[in-house]
Amino acid sequence: MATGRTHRPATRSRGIPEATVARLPLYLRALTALSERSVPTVSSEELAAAAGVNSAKLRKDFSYLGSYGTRGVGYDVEYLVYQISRELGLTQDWPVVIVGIGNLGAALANYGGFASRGFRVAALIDADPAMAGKPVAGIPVQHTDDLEKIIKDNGVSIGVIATPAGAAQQVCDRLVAAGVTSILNFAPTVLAVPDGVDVRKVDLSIELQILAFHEQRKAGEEAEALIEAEAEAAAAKETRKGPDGDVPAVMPA
Amino acid sequence: MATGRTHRPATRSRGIPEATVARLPLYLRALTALSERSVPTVSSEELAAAAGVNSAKLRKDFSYLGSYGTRGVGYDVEYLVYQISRELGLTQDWPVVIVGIGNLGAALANYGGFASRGFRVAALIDADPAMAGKPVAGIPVQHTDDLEKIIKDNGVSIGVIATPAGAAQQVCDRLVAAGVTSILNFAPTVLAVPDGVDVRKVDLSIELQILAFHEQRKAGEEAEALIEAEAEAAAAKETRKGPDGDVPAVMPA
DNA sequence: AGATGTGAATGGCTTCACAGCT
DNA sequence: AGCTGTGAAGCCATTCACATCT
Repeated sequence: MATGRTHRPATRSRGIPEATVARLPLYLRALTALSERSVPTVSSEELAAAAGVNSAKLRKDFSYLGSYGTRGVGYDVEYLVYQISRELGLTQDWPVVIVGIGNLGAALANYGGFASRGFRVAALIDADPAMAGKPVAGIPVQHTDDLEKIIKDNGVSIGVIATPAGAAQQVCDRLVAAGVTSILNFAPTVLAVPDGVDVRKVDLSIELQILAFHEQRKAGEEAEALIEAEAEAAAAKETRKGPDGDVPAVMPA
Repeated sequence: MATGRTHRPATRSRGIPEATVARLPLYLRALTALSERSVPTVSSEELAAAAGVNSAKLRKDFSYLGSYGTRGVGYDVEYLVYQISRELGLTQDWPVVIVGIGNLGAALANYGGFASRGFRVAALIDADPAMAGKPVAGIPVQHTDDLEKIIKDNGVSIGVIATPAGAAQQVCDRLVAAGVTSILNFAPTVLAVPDGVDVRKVDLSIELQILAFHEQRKAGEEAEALIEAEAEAAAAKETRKGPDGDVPAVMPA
């Protein structure tokens, strides 16, 4: 096929949808649990339930990887574990550095889930000279001054930023300049990076805010059933036309 | 018009897309920063850049909230901060409990981003009797035995689970039974909850795995330019037909 | 002139439903 | 008989492009 060079010609082969990639770790986790219980095969229905998705989605996801199941039977657990691990790149070792060893950085350093999945905490880095040399999770903290050398000596391509917001962009720039091309950002800031560098962010406060939104809605809907009026004239259609203007977005429950 | 009770009659009013809700906290953060610098107004272009999205998306997002801008000028920063806060439900106080005060739980308790956004850590709960009474982030840790009472006394509707995976479902069940209807889960498990309860999960290891996938692809693409062969026959089309079987996940571009 | 607000077009993801294989 | 793999349909989100307002 040697699919030429034109506009990414529907190659498919490598075209695994981002949404699917994001679920592969979920499947992998569920499969690992089955594997530990020595379950030999699993149906899409069962595995989907364990991973918290529906079975059609799971089958579609797997179809992007190839035909790894057996009709009438299901999927071979060990085989799937291997295929998904390989697809995710977990059959190789990924040295990771964590920058910013405060509460969160320490929590990350101690987090067991990394080591078990091909990730290795290669170094801990902090700007506070007082921390230098102190071991956290058995690994001595090193000073930010040596960041570039640490990255290069360890062949690190994935960096975790757990610094305060103010320091994040600067740390990010240095990581990228030193050769890091994937960053997991815990600082509440938008990071600017050059093309070719991936950033994923985890923001605790954002997650809570999303929950608050839905929580507020629940309170509102409860009230709705009792009141059933008021929303009518809703009023003020002229000047400012927010969907419910000044009406308290919350109602006595 | 007292829109009866029929199939949610295209109400729109409350129909803010989930994707938009997930971005509101991002806009809010950017706006808060502008507000602190006393910037009075901002254009969709500027604000979008600060939030790391494109301006068309931002305008569309805001259009679901109402018409809060001024054509030819932009958005009033203070006014927007208020409107988004209200929409997200941040104008009220949300007492939160954190269950599982290990490294991560402690990091969360210490995280400043909560308090600043309407969230208040009402209690810390841990199963270890040795921790009971010990203050973390200035708040005394309480024992799991009292979980139900703590929830009820404080009117908590949002719970954060930072326990080991094995304990998470059990903690979740108790939280829900006690009246919690929104859960932020840091344990690497799929939680089963009844309808009406929202769960959001944060899984550090999953984020890293997604990065590893892309990282692996980058390595592949680099090689791609140099090799340009081999992937052709790709072979083994018969027995197992994974898109590229054992061939290194690389393709001539 | 300049920037918002929004229909229309596009693209991606999910769900359905069933053909096809074991 | 049972379960996978997948076209087709439907749904949601993003992007475009411009009418509309200040």
